[in-house]
Amino acid sequence: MVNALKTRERIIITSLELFNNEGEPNVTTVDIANELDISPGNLYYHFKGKEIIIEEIFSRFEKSITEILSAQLDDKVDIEDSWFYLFVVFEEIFAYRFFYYNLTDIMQRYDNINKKFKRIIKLKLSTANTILHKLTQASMLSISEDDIEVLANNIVLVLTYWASYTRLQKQLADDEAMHSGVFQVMSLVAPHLAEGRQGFYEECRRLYQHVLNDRVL
Amino acid sequence: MVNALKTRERIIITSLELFNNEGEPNVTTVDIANELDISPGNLYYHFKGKEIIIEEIFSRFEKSITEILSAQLDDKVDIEDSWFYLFVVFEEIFAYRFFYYNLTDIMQRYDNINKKFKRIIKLKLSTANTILHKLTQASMLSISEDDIEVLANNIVLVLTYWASYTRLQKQLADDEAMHSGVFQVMSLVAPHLAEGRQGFYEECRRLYQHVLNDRVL
DNA sequence: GTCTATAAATGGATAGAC
DNA sequence: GTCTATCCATTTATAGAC
Repeated sequence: MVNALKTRERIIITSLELFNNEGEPNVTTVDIANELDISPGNLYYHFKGKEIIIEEIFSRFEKSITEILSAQLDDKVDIEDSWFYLFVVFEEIFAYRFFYYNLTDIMQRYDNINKKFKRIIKLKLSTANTILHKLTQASMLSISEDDIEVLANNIVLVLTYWASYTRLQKQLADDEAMHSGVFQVMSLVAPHLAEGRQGFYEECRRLYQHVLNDRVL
Repeated sequence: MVNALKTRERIIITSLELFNNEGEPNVTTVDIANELDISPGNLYYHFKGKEIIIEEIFSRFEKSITEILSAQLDDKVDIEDSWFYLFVVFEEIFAYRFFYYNLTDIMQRYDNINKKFKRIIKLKLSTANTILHKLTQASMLSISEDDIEVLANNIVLVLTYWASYTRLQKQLADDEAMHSGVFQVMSLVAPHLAEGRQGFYEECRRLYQHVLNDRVL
């Protein structure tokens, strides 16, 4: 499967897998080569080093997350859509979660990734702001201008650290972690639901319970 | 000042400072020795290695944060008290923030710290739960039993990652970061304030603005 | 493109003199 | 308690043959 691909591509895929599973600081170039059954020399023929691999992986993440966050959302966003949308964002984050597990360290070591990642955070914030504004204009939410800003920060914070937080507490399966993440974000928004809209949150809760029970454990 | 202390103590203090400023993974035993103007050999006389230093620092953190989180709070907790209390918690976390900057990695490398840190998270959760329950019983908050649990998780998440999050975005002075952290946590609770209590949140906002303006920039 | 072999660099750790 | 000198282990990186 993976062997059908070119070596360069196999290196990227296997590195991402190892980084996500073992943690980026614990994976050496030799580990990657071993996992692929190629020599370290061969690996260095394709990538000048671990940094270059990480930068390549990052630029893929940057591309896809930027697309998702920049997607023009329907003008008539509703909360059901937001749930689905959030899940897609979490999926993307979890696919590249090793960055999120070691954010401070990686940003400290790679200055260009640091700059780009800050842009992603800003984009997350502005997307959250936009959606909250639209929901407010559509009278789904009842929340002040100032509070939107603060709420958006809390949303981005949960998005950014939920993977680390769940891992820290108890080992959840990926899908469970992502669904609970969506639920957690929804719980931030729920108290601001407009009159007559609070029912949706209970709907979320049921949906979430449902997803959990359907899981194959 | 620091030179008046015994070497063992100076090693701990300097290490904590370096870890917080440079990031734990970027500080070697030699760096610590250099900063102290002692030889690596001398450092190894006092501590068998970097791990032992980190474990010693952690156990100090564990002791103080556990005391704070276990403090018997007044039965008549009000929201003003909570603000102050939160600030103290943030102060403690910021004093040992290098753990929080590299949580996943450090927990992965030090198994005993991992276990103890999980206990601290549990304690944070249970303290948050307790306070929220008390506030609800005192009719300050209007929130369901289920929602308290979810809210407690969001509070602990902000407590745990606020230091990393603010560092990621923009470089704030410590005190500013801590105050904004308290405000951010309060904003999680605010939407659940009971009728007639919402004024407090605006009070918070004013207080927070006030603190910011008083800062020496 | 890929391998083997080996070098260079770093960080962690110890022995023995003072 | 402290220093110097040295060693060992790990990881990164390169040279040159196939």
